[in-house]
Amino acid sequence: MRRKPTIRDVAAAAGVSRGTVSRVINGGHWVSPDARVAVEEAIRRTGYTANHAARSLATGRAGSLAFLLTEPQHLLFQDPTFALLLRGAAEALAQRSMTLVLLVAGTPAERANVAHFVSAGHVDGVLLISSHESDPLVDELLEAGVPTVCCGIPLGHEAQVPTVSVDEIASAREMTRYLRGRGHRRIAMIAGPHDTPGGKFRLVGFEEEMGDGFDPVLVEEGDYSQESGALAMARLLERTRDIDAVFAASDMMAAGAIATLRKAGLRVPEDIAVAGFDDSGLAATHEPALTTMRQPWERLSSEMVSTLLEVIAGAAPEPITLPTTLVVRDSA
Amino acid sequence: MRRKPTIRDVAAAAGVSRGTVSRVINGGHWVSPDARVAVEEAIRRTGYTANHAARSLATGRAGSLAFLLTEPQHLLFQDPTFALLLRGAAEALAQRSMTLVLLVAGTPAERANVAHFVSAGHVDGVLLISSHESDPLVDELLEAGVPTVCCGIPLGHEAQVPTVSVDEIASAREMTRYLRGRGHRRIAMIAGPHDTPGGKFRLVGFEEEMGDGFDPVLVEEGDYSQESGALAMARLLERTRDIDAVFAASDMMAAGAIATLRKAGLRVPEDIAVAGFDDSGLAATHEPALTTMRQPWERLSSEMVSTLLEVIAGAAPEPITLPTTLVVRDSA
DNA sequence: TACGTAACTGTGACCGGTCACAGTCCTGAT
DNA sequence: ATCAGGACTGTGACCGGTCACAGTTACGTA
Repeated sequence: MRRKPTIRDVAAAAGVSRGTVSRVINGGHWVSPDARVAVEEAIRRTGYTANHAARSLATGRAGSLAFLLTEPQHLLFQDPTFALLLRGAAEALAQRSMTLVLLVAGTPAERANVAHFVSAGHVDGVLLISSHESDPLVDELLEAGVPTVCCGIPLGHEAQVPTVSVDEIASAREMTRYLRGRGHRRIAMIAGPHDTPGGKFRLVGFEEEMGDGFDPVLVEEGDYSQESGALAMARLLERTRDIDAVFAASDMMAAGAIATLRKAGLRVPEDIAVAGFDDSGLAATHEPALTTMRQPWERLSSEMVSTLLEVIAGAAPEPITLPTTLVVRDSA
Repeated sequence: MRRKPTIRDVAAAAGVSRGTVSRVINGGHWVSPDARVAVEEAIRRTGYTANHAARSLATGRAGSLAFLLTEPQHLLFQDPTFALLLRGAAEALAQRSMTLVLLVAGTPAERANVAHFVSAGHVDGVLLISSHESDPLVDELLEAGVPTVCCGIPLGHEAQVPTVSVDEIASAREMTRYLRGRGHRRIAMIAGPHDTPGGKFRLVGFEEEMGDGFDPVLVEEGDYSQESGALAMARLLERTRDIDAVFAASDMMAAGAIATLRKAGLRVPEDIAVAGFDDSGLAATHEPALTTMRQPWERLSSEMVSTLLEVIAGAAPEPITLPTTLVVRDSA
């Protein structure tokens, strides 16, 4: 197998200079039509493909973005729908001839490596998939001047970093309103961790919408996992049986809650209605199928990518808030 | 923010030449102890980080591997445990200072892009996550001379490409043996698609182990999804009620089968035992918890990475077969 | 003392692009 | 006829590494 053709080979084949070939490749401005077709033809004949590394070196741009997961046991590895975010980002980038580099910063050692790697400019920017407030990685990235976009508002860093998120408060209000509209009054909430935006703001929305009907006794916290939902539900039941609906901040917690209710001899939705959040993969297939708030995963990822590209281009984009949609199924 | 330090800056700071710095970075052979510490000290002082692109250009190596998904609705996006494969690969690479590039080749347009991208040498090799026999991408990659390792034996390409897979036949036999050991005789199988290794070989193992007890009437095929499992189970029940156990080729199909059985008024495992395959995330939390074969996801990914690196280094490694382990829970 | 050799070091060329700049050509206005 | 200026093209330098090779040094041996 002989050497891959370079821009010089193409130039020679087309009878023009390297500069002209480069211009054709990069948009073709200030190139005569003749030269352009000659170059395009030569590219075809030679089977030329631009060398990423060389271009990177010359332009100082990497041509890739990092998809950075910052937690050891991340949602991605529990909730399949979340992987859509990853997939969507990869596709959005592929359309722009860029690539997605997956980085995992679970252990402290990994975090150091990742910080080093990212700061070294091996990627043009970072799609930060983090949720916990305490995350010092956000600071590091900001300090190092690495273009960063967060998925979900990073508590403690509001307004410092561009974000793409769903309207947590409005979403929670909508679900709460729906439950109340169905006649439920003693509605419990299984919230997410209070140091995550989903944990904090969904509870805020719930509380706002409940108004006078809000009862702090009916609030428990989980970590989004199925097991934590089951345990939270158990704690609620232990405290009181005067509950007619449960709003869980994730579908998995809703599933866990339902399992606990079943064991307690309660029927869903007849005795107690249960609603989730995310519209993750299990929502539709769960028995009973879950009523939930759908997160616009595809749009989230594409907006993250375009926002990050804006940041890289030097802009300071406004935070983007996307709407969710209520999906009514059987559980509530 | 001033320019990032280069190898020249380090050389100047250490009072040596670029060549010596380069040698220190790349293992430090043939470098005097004095020079080595001087360079290491200079690297620390200047905060030097090697430029990926420049190195890539000079060495001709990309320093990254592709994680290539070749199906539109891939398992990854349905089964969270599968994401462990991705994560494991990313971590195994990070340890070697390489990166993982995620490529999705769902649509035909994407496939063309990906083939182009990969053949262009933007990555050093490909971890191919494909399953269907018909996949022409395997041929393309092989033809283009791109180092490739498959996860699971690609039917129709056996022995042409290095693979890392679980011992499908032995796994299926073990599960079948277990079910028979529990006294079941009329065991049905919900197999995977016959053009996937998991679909084909798990059925082979099942048939082998059943021996004379094998009844083709008790075999149905699904596509690994929960819904397909439910439908397959419905077809089986329509055909005969003389079934005392079901072996599904995936946990999700097992879950679907259980839902169908429930609707038919049958109890699991009292009336019919149901076993799955994968030990995916839902297996442990499902109600009832699934008896299943655990796939060694972490090892699969790390073996894939090391095998691929061997291929890149010029070796022709033997196919690697990993064992699975029987996990007994409540469903069978 | 001379010399071969192993250990170490420095240098220039090169990887394959991009970019700034200079140069050429052509058109239309003065 | 001259010239300004726009359209296009070619060239050399540069991005930041690696590598082959030539050069230097120190040491053991004849």
